[in-house]
This record gives sequence, structure tokens and C-alpha cells, in this order.
Amino acid sequence: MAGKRVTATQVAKAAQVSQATVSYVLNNKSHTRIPEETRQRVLEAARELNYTPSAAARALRLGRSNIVLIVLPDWPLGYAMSGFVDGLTDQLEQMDLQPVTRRLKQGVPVEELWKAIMPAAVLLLDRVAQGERQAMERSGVFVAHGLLWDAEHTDNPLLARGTLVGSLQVEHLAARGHRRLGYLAPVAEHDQVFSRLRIEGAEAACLDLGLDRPVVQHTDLTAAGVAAALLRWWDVPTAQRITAVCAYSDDYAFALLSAMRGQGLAAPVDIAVIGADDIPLGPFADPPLTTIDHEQDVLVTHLARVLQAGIDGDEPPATPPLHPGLVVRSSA
Amino acid sequence: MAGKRVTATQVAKAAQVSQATVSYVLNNKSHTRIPEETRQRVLEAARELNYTPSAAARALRLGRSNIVLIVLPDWPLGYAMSGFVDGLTDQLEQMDLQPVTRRLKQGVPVEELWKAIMPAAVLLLDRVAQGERQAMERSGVFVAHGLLWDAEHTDNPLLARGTLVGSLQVEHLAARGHRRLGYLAPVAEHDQVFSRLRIEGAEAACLDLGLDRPVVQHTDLTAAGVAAALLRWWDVPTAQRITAVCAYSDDYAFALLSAMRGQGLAAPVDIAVIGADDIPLGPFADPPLTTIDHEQDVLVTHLARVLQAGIDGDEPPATPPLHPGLVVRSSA
DNA sequence: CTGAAAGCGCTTACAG
DNA sequence: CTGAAAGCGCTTACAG
Repeated sequence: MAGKRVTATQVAKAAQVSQATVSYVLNNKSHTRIPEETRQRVLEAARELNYTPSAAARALRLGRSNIVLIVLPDWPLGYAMSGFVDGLTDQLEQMDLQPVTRRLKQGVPVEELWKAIMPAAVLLLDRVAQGERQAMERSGVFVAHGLLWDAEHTDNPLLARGTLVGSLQVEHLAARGHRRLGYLAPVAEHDQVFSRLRIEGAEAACLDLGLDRPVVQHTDLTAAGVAAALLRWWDVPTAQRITAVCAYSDDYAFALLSAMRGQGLAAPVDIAVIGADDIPLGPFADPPLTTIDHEQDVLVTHLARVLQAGIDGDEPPATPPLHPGLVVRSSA
Repeated sequence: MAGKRVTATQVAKAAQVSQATVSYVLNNKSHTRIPEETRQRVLEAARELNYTPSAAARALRLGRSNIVLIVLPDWPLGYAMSGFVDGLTDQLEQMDLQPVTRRLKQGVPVEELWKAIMPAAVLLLDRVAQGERQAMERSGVFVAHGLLWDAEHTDNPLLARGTLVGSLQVEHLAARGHRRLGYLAPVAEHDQVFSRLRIEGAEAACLDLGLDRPVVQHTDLTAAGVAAALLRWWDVPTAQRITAVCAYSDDYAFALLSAMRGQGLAAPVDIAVIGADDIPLGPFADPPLTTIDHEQDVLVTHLARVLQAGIDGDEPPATPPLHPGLVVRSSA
């Protein structure tokens, strides 16, 4: 029952070398020159015995595992965020790291978790107490802040992308001739980083294009809330009415389209609607949703490099340019 | 920099006992009677020093960690599955287990992963090679099969629920007077377990109610595919047309509603549509979607108990009755 | 170029 | 009731 784990010692015996040599070969420690012939013998034996080093032993010895802990926020991951995590998982896998995710409830300390796992690095996708971050770093864990709530975000690609999304939405609407825009934003606290960034991006684009700032309406994702937001936009003199809305996300865009139907309003003629995130349901909206696609690849690759550099104690690579793209369907 | 980890030895010193005693107290080893006074001193010292045992050391000693590895399938997790994982995470957390998830690409062996982590238990939410499962079990890891593809599913609550969902859909439609039903099912391989179960459930319910078996159309989640499926249902003599459709999921229901609009057909008058999963976007469909809610709590609690029992080597608890519920809106 | 040995921080039989 | 000690499987200075 309790299967016998294959250890380095057994590999050593099979390869007729010492256990230390096995370790050297398997970890590519070049500081000790191992003759090719010996190397091969060891590799061969390891393969034959189906040897996998004990992560626990290595972690105990080194003081940290090769796990990368991705801390997920305490709200349902949307399609975009899931894709992001999946992409990152792939990248990390290829770098011999073991990415692993864990959703953390608001307020629950990460401490027990990271001390238990002793990861090589932690990627925080949720806010975490200042003290906790420092505690991790003090004990040698590299901490990457997916969302750097309390600092300038110019260097954080995940956040930088947020403003880009808002700008793109506005640019497309402006190109279609719209001059008076609305922004439909969430109130839920967990969405506020992203929504604030997207609104900032939208405002900046409006400024660039000589438009008025978008009229922002905040609401939660309920039929009543969105309907009320719509009325606030609509209950003004006709000449002042907005003609297009940037929705914070495709979900909000769906909700707005639904509220518009309730009022006998249609997109894009009465109000053009553009979403963000490009969820799979987008083509099935009525009318099919125009939206922004995130183009995760660049971001994900970059973040994997940041993590690796952090673990190795190297300088972080420069942030690459991001290119979220427009997906034009019929709603705007 | 390399922060000094607090070890049991330091706690022992502070509490003026041996390190072994610290271990006994902290692990509640009752086989050795520790006087309350000593216990308190140890507990106090541990708290004061902010001691967290090294999982690596414990794992090395015990041959396994207290991590529960949840292996996610290689496709985007839907809303329902995400909720399930989140719920399970909460439960496991409370049992002093460390749930952690990892998506695994099709064909990539789990071996490296579980050998590295040496989890107390693994919950497989994806198909995995027979040999891999056995290898895990042989080395003492308890393996729970979230999806038992190759065996009877009567005992697997996750799968049992699948048939229940299909039955519920049919029962609601029948109660509304529908006699000729369609079932809109995916072709994507990853959805086939669930869709097969739901169809089985629907067929069983039809049999019970004296209806013909539902006319099943398989398609992928694209506008063209779903439109074609709709036409196949519709291009028959009027008297033979179906009057209602069970969609495999809310996503498919959205797609069908969209295709129906394209043909000038409306729900529920021309065709009533019922989905499954109760995604947040449901209320914003046109018309708002009638669907099935999974009621995750019972399932999640049960599964957590199964895992705990497996780890402790106890008998698994009996499967509790599940109660997915109807969410009636306007589409059916 | 290779091996013997220390030590990472635990748990648990065993001896006092 | 409590402590000294072995040992889990590694990595890595150190000695040969």
C-alpha cells in the first residue's frame, strides 16, 4: 500500500555513483565537472527507475519549494481573468515551476498558506495586508503584485492594460461619430481597480479627441440597477442625451442591452454599446456585442518572466507594450 | 533578508519544554497525557512567537503534505464549476487542509505534479490515465474521482446530479404543457460526460411522463452551428415540430435564443427554452432565462467529507440526496 | 572528479 | 509525564 518512493540513493546505486553525484547531475550543477559518460549513466538510471525528486525534501533543505502560488481574489473569476491564469499556468509549467492557485477569502490571512507551502514566488491577484507582504518578502519569498492598489500603476502591465481598454472603447465610439458618451461602471468593491482604470483611460481618450468626459453611472449587476442607470442617462433634454455607452465589461453590456429592450431602445441606433473582455457569449447578444479582446499572450509571458527573475534575484524585465484589440460586431 | 523561520525548537525553549512536547501539544497527540498547565505554556509561546510549522518538514517526515490537490480540466471553467471549486475550497480550509488547484493540460501527466506536492488527497475533475491513478493510490495518496468516466456513476454525486438536472428540465417543460421536446447538446468532448448525463436524465423523465424521447441536436457553441440545429428541428411538418428545448447549459440557451431571433422566432411562444447552471447573465437574456440552479452546498459538504474520510482511511460517508432547483423566469 | 557527512524541521517510537 | 534521538530525502560545502 504505502508505495516505496524511489529516492536518489536508489538511483545512485543503480548508476554506481554516490547519491551526491546524482544530485549534481540532476540539477545541472556545473561547478562540478561530471564526465559525460557518468552523466548519461545517472540520467539513464533515473529514467529507468522513474525517479522524481521529493519536493518536500528539497523544500526543507532549500527553505522553499518550486511552487508558484497564485492567490486568487474572493469573487467569481470572470472569463478574462480565468484565461489569464490559465495562460500563466502554461508558461510557468514550462519553466519547471509548479503553479498552483488558491482563492483566498477576504480578510483571511495568507500567512498560514504561504508558510505551509513555502513557495518560490507568490503572485497576488487580490489585495493583501501590507504587513503580510513584507513578512513574505522578509522570509525570502518573491512577491509579485498583480494589482498594486497602493502605488502608481505605470509599471504594472495588468493595470496599464486597464486604461488601454477604456481608451480603445472611446476611440472606437468616436470613430463611429459619437460625441456624447456614457460609462457604465460597477459599484462592487472588487471591480473597482479595473473599472477606475478603464474610466481613466476613457476620460483620457475623450480629452485627446476633444470630447466631453463620459457620463459615468455606477450600478451593480442587477436588472433594476442597470435600468435605473439607463433612465438617468435618458431623462434629460434630447440634445444632451448620450448616444453611446462604454460598458465596464461584457456582462454589464448584456445587462444594459436588456434594460434598453425594456425601454424599447435598440443598439446601436438609439445607443451604441461596447463591452470589454470578449466573453464567449458575446456573439449571442442582441445585437451581437462589439467589445475589446485582451490579447493575454504578451502579458502572460511577461509576468512569467517577472516571476522567474524575481526568484533568481535578477532584475525584472522591462514591461512590453500591450495590444488589446477591438472586436467589432453590431452593437457599436 | 532570509528571514529566520521560527521553529518548534525555539518554541520549546520559550516554553521551557522539549521540542517533542511542542509537537505533541500542537498536534493534539492524546496518547501522551500533557498536563493542562504545560499545554497552555506551549500554546502561549507558539502564539507569541507566531510559530507556523514547516509543511516541508512535516511532509518529508510523514511522506505527504496536508495539501489537497484539485486537478482542473483543460477547458475554461464555467460559472457552475467555479462555484463548486470555491465552495469546496472553503470547506476544506475549515478542516485544516490546504486546497490548491491546478489546471492540467490534456495529455500532460499528473505525475510530476503530485510527486512534487505529495498531497494528502487528489480530487480529479478531469480524466486521467488509469495507470496514473493507480500510481497515486499505490503511494498512499487518496484519489477522489470527481468524474468517474469509466464506471457506474450511481455513487458519484457530481454525476448523479447531472441526470437530475436533465429530469428537472423536462419536468418543468411538461408541466407547462409541452409534449414534444428537443435537447440542445454540445459536441465538445469535454462537455460530453455532463451532457450525456443530462440527456439520460431528460430521457428518463420523458419515459416517466409518457412523452417521446427528446430530439437531440448536437452542435458546438457557434452561431452557425446552433442556427443549423434550430433549422433541423424546424424543417419538419408543423404537427411534428418540437415546442420546447432543454439546453445543455445557459450558454447554449443564449445561443439558441439568438438563433431563434434570427429566424423571427420568440420564446416561449414559438419554442420554450430552459437552460441549466443559472449563470449571472441569465436575467439579461431576451427573454430572461428559465434555468436550473445547482445548489452546490450539499454536494460540496459531502465531497469534503469524502476527502477527509479518504485521508483518514475511514469509510466514505453515504451520498446525500441532492436538490438542484428550478429558477423560473420567462423563457419557459 | 567523486564521496562522506551535516543539516533543513519535523514526528514518533522508545527510554527514562 | 517528558526528553533524547532517529530518520524522512534532499543539497552542498568540504575533504579526499
